[in-house]
Amino acid sequence: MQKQKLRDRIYSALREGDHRLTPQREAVVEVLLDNADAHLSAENIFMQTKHNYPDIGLATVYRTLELLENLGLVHRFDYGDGQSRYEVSLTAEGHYHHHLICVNCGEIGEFKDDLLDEIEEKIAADTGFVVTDHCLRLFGLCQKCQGEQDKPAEPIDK
Amino acid sequence: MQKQKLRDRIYSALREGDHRLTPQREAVVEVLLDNADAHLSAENIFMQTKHNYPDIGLATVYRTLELLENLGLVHRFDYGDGQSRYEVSLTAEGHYHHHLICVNCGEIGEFKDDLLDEIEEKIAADTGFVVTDHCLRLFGLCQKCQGEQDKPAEPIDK
DNA sequence: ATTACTGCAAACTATTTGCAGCCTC
DNA sequence: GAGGCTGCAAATAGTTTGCAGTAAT
Repeated sequence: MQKQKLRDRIYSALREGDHRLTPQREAVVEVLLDNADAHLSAENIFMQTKHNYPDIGLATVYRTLELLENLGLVHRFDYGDGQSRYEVSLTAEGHYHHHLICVNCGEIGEFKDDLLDEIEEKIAADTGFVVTDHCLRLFGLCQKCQGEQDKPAEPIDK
Repeated sequence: MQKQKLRDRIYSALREGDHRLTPQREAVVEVLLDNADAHLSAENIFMQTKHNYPDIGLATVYRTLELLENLGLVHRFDYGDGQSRYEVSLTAEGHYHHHLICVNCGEIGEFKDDLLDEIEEKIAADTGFVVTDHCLRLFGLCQKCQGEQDKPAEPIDK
């Protein structure tokens, strides 16, 4: 897709921030780019990165993700199931997609929308709180699961 | 406020579910009722409960919160700072308040609104995903912090 | 040549669980 | 009196950190 553009953005942000481009970081970035619309946990990313760089340590993955998050290149999400998920930020500005979490099968979908702008303006006007970021998670049943409920649901809660 | 009504609802739900009303559970419920609009962590609740029931164990607090959550009497939130927050559900049905989290001082405010209904309808129409619950967290700067940023943020402890 | 980065293992934090005894129903 | 509930301590799970060695600039 626009993978090359994203990779360029990440590499130049690293250079500009005086961070080194190590093979470990390259490997992690590739995994992130290859899974731009998955919602990988640190452990997932670690396992996948091992394919291209078997000697990488889990701590390095965490440190890389933290760095990229601080540079605004990666977004960290929390689904309340005790582990963080990561994905590359697709734009330099805000991201306007929300997550649809199926409480039956655990699948995570996405929904693009900017209706929240309205809410954020209302908040600024009413309370003086200035919103810079948001996280909207919607729980419910995905299309697949609407017929066959009550299956052995995985432990996903908010 | 309507504390007595909430307490009654909790007590009868416990009875109906064949759960025992122990002094520990009573003590935890009182703390929850006294802090209906705070956003307490399990540790916070544990400490506060100790005032009225010094011998209570942290595990009991967790078990009580889990029970109340399963009964729909308490809502659990996750702000991504690694610990869950709890608050009594004020109504039997859905709750329509969102959380304003100040990234500077950590204060958590609330904002009541039902604009999300619109988004949820749109999602059902577009994707077939049926939303049953949601969690919206808004990050930014509270009014107090807008002048004096970059302060040494406190580790949120009420 | 610096000194940021890495892997490993140990440390930490929030939460869960096993178990023997206790106390509500 | 039976079985759910409790406190304690130990176990987990995800993440972070200290350190000595390694490698990007």
